[in-house]
Amino acid sequence: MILTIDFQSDFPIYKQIKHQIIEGIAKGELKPGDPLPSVRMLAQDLGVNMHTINKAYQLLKQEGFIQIHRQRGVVIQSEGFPTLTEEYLKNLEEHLRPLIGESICRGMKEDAFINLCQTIFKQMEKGGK
Amino acid sequence: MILTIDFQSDFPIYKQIKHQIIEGIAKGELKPGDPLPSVRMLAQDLGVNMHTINKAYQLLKQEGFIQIHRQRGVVIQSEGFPTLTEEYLKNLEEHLRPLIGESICRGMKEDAFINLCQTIFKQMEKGGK
Amino acid sequence: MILTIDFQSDFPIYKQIKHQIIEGIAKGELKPGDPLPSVRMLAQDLGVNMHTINKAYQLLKQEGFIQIHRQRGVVIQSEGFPTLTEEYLKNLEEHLRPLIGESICRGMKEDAFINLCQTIFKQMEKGGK
Amino acid sequence: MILTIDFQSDFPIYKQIKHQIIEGIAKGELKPGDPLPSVRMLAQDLGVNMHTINKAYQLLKQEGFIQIHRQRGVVIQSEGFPTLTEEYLKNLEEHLRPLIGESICRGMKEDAFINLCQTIFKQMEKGGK
DNA sequence: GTGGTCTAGACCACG
DNA sequence: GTGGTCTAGACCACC
Repeated sequence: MILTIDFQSDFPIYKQIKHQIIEGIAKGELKPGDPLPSVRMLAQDLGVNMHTINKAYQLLKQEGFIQIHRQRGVVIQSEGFPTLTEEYLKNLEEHLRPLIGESICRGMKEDAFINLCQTIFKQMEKGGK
Repeated sequence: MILTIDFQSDFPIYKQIKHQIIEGIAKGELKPGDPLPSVRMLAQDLGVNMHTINKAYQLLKQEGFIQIHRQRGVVIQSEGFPTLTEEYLKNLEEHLRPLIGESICRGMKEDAFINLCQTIFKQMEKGGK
Repeated sequence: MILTIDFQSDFPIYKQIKHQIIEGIAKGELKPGDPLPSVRMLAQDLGVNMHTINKAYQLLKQEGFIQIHRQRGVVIQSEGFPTLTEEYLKNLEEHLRPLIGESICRGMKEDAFINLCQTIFKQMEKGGK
Repeated sequence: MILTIDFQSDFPIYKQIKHQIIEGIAKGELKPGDPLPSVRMLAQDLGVNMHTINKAYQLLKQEGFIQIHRQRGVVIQSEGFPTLTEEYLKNLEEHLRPLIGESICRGMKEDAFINLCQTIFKQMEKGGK
């Protein structure tokens, strides 16, 4: 599992890290109980500040994707994984709506959009990049 | 066409305005040449800062969704509408990827995700809310 | 509403702030919609770092006690106040249990303990300190 | 007397151990003069670091709940048990106050809170878990 | 060694 | 002027 940062991205660094870890879980590269690098190690590897990593980890912990274990350090959640809550679905729609709106304006057909989604799904489920 | 602001949304106000105008175009409620309220008017109606409206309009202009004329005011683009550029597609995928990743983690099936997208598409194309 | 910090306390500063704001709400000194000082202002007033205040505010926001409003700044939650969840009760008992255990060992009678609780309740509900 | 550790608790391990031993005394499961396992044994049984157990024991000794003899090992205090000092009461109130504050905010009635305390008292005094 | 807390100072996005 | 993000460096609590 290799994390990469795009310092030009419009996503802040801590969100990029969060996204990539979640993506790793989706792909099955990270399984419940798997260890994550320590805050300091990862910070050094990525060349960013400790606190930035910490922020990503804290968010992932809050949302239930990881556990911050007193002994074992940081590991992927092994009990009570986050589920498809009402709230998440509302949030998901809220984020999808503007993407779909603009895509329609730019002449993208529904099929093309769905296709793109399916492609991304395949990438994740097959574990390919 | 009524704009509404959610002051607690994680989207900044200017983006909410931009999104809703683009959505209006997608739905066909706003057609090329249609006038938009002046910066001052809209700012007053929504109870937000003029700068905020201005920022939304400038962005929409830059991306080619509206035209700003000194005389006629602000109107929906009537020539050279934005298209499905390579760049937009890349950006779209970049935004879809984390949404899909998290949805998979939360146990959402591909079908359910596609369904949600289709529902939003229908809402936009039928002009319903 | 005056906040005070005890730099010798075994509670970290950000928790002291969080506690006092919640106490202010309990006492009715802070009502839904009431504004809280800005991060920087409060930091200056208390002589602590901005980030420490921010941490307290972020926690309060997460738990639903305050809203961080794009326009109005920080205000006491005015919709969907936190409730008595199963989870909170579990956490409450977890914290009460060691307090009660040690009190028993030190010879405190149940009545005396209950009395202390009631005294604190009265203080909060009457708004006195 | 079985000790259990929750590695995800917000209480550090050494405090969990301390709490459980005090609880054991409160319940009467541990009586003055009763032996406690050696640091090494307990560390092995719980799968935690020796230092951690040591810290818990040292604290319990300092506060007067246990005695540590070179020969006889660790035993529950048999003389000069801790009492209800002014200082302890102040500390107790300091810890109760935020719990009560938040409970009020979440709509818990005084009766319900008292009830919860009484329930915990009963559990301790009857020796049930 | 780990994460948790706090400080100080910087720049940016937002309004 | 607001909060959001990031950096750098410090000390402490925990294990």
